[in-house]
Amino acid sequence: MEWAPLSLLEERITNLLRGRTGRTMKDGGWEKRTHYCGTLRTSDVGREVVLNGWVQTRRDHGGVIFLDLRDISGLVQVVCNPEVSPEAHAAARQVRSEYVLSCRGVVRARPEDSVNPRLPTGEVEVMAEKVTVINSSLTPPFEIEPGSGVEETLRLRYRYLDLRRPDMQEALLLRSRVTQEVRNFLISRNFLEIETPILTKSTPEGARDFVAPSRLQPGKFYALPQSPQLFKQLLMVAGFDRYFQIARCFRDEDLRADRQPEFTQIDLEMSFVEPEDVMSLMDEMFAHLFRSVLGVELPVPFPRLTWREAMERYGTDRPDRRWGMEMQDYSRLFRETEFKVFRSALEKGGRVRGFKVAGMRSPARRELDGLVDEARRLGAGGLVWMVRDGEGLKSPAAKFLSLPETEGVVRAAGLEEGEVLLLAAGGEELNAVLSGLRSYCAQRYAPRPDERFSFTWVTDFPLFEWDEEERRYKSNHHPFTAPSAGCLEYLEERPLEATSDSYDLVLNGVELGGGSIRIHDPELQRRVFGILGLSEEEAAEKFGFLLEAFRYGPPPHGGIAFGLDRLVMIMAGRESIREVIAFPKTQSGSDPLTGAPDVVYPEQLRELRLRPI
RNA sequence: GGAGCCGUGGUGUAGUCAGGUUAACACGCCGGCCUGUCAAGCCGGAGAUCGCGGGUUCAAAUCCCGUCGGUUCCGCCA
Repeated sequence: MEWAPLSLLEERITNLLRGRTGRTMKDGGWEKRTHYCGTLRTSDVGREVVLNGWVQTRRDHGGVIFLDLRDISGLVQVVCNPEVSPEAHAAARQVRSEYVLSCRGVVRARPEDSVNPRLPTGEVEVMAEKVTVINSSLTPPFEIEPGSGVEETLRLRYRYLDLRRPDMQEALLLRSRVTQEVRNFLISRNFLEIETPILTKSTPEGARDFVAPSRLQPGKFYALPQSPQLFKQLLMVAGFDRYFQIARCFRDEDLRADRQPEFTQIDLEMSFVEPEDVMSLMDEMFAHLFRSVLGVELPVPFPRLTWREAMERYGTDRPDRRWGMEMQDYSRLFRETEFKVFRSALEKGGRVRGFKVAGMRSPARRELDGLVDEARRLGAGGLVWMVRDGEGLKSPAAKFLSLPETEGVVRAAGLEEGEVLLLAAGGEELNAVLSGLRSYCAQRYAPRPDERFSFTWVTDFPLFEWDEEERRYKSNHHPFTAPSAGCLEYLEERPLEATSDSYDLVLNGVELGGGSIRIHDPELQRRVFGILGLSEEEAAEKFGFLLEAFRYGPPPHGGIAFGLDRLVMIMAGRESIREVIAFPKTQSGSDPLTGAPDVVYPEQLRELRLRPI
């Protein structure tokens, strides 16, 4: 990251200032800018300009003093020469890093041998006539410069300084552009942006709620929304046809690099649609977004996998398909094997599955041992590696394998000399092991993929999953997800076999978001609640308002929601959503800047009729 | 709830494994010199009870126990 101009803003700033005269304006002792620092070019030579900004660096040569003045658009060098303006030079002597200045001067071409090719403004400089200190600054606790080698707590404690760095400014500019283009696109497709409550009602299912006590009704609580799900469905009942919102959501769960307690969703819902309508529109939206914001053409439509296929081929419902390394089932080859590990797994109804490691050729024993260790760490009983070695295979299992088995493996996997196949035997738990190993291999061995952004739809998720702890079925997505049409007959009999009209969008192995067609038939909704173990009374108590609304002519509808933070994180090439959120929280949910969360005054508790336990 | 890693002048790190002089280096900061630098340069200076508490030891940044904070992951969470 350099002090390049923020290309995202460049055009906007240029337009803003076009047509302005070069004259400066007085306003209470400091002069308002006529130009942004980072926009000055040789075409401005000869102009008198006024700049407002922060001192990035000061280089004092005893005679001449150079100031790099920074604003949102970038840097420009201001030259304070005592022979040109003794006043400006005298003022510049007092100046320190991060002082806020107003500088008036004339743009001139730099002497040829002092052009700075590393700066967009490097061909010009401003000869200062007047330098006004608008505000001084303490020495900042860390240096305001590209890159962020500073401890994160300190950055967060002084976030307003951290946000002065170009990395952060660029990330937040990108974020602003993304939300702007989402709005542009959706509004052009007849979506209405409608806000929904932040103080709302707690709902069962899903994540732990954040809760806000009610003063007017002591002992009662609002919950902050985990998503605007129910409201957007009510908006469909209301006939708005197409809704969207850049919505803040709250979930009181443990944090991760890609999870904050409050986060932002691009949330939308449409009436009279099938999955196809939603997915193809979203293909268009992302194509528009990446084209307009990043100048990247995405190949659309995005490829699709059913959940079943994804699990079979990648062992996960959010595959990063840039790495190849698809899994195959090799069970057929080992039906009669003497190799006990495989045979006993097969006899128990398990399978032998595995994949060829991309980018690994004739590895050292140490690397293979590393793979086995990783497999164990992921919970596998073991891992069998096989390396093509001439006509045969090098493998710990080699001596137990027959010639047809060996040949079969080589053929089925298309193993070439020195290539490595990993095999594991077992049941469904293999998915976690193999997909974990696949990521491990991707990071370590696979060649860098050509594709920067790899989107995949994953569809037809199971409707329910079994919660062992609570001994009941739970919704895989949420309780309003419509079962696939073909599953309606056996919902109650074989719930785990039922799939739903659902779809997730995966980008580079990150779950960007997901949605579904919703149930619009109150009777079917009741059946699903029944399977979830929600009694008529509970359902009425929790979602009665929705069920009631559904008695007044709900349209078929469906929608989707995307994690804006994750999207921007990937577009900006960052490793954590904290890097694309202006004021994020630490892993323990605190904000070192404000000190939140904090105790409140006893009076506040008394007013709410609350007492700590 | 669990596991790993990190915590040393303002900042980033070295030193910790193998305890032992005055805790080192770079950046920043302060002062001086310096009219073309842009990682300015040169000279000088200040600045750290090594996250906190306890223990072992003649001696602890270093070893042990606990604790706090940060971070990554599992659980949890769409």
